[in-house]
Amino acid sequence: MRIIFFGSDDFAALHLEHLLSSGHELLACVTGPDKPQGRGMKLSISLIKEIAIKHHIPCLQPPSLKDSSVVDALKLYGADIFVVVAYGRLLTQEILDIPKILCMNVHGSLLPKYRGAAPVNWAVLNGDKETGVTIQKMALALDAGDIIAQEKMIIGDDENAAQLRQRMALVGAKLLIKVLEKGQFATSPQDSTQVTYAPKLTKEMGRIDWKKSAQSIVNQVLGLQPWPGAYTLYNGKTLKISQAQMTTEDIGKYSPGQVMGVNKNGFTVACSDKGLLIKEVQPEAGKLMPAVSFVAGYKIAPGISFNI
RNA sequence: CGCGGGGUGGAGCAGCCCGGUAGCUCGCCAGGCUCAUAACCUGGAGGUCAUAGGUUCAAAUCCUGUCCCCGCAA
Repeated sequence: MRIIFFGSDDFAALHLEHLLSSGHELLACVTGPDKPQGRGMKLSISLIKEIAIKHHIPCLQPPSLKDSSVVDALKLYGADIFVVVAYGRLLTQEILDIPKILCMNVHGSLLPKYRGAAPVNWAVLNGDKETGVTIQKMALALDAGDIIAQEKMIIGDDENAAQLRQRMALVGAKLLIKVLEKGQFATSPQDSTQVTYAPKLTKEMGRIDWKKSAQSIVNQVLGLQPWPGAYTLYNGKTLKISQAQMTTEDIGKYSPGQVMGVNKNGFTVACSDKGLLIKEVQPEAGKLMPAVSFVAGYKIAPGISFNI
């Protein structure tokens, strides 16, 4: 197959690498423009661009897909298929019509569930036991395309969204190759009564409300990785919590947000129902550290309150 | 030149403003107490205070350059 690949992040990169080693003909890559970002506003180079350069594949970085010169450039390649993975912007109908066969997309959920930008995170946030990947034939509406293939995945009990996403990238890449090998793309429409959405995550979603149940806070910690991460406040500074585990301890005399105790594995904070064992944290200007280290240096003791 | 925090025994921190004996919590090692233990007690090892220069009788501490790490923002 003669393919043009659209993508931007690491999830997309893994798919691209699989495509490259599967013998298909990669005509070009399309990714977002380099832009200054990160600490110091340094210019960042897209992972996709790096791979493209390494393999001597042309790489387009159009600021806008509505630009007619972009459309013309894409037409010139005469591609059979456009593969779109985590590209981050919607394609126009004009572009969807370019490839001879179709535009396909790898999506991190079992569509029609979790249409949108952050399907993996939402599955974990909601405490789902299973999710999966879907390959769809792209339509103009967001993630509403007919389904070509799906594969279910079990979400591990302590698995965070970052880990799941990484596993899913591999599953998705393999499924993509399988679909391409097969060479025929029969589709079935999505069940419109089952549609749910997984909107973009925001920083505020990371703020922990200790009045919620321990279970929902665990889901928050797991689901919001690697970004934006769950956090609380300690002495007015943010404290990210990257690993937490429910306990069976009743909160007793403590109120939500208060430290109940300290042990070898970390420290326990009261939620609405039970104590939550915090195992790994990252203070505002510090590195990721075991909660025990945090306890040692910041003098954490029972009765201390978070979120203030 | 986007804003900001930081680099001090193995880990996490204090000390810096107001220069003058290296501190705290944890870990580690040895010994002890207890029926027992998450515990407790005693003793011990372990630090060129990121790095280069400057000021000074004296620098972790003040000044200057360099390297590295991180939070915010995007």
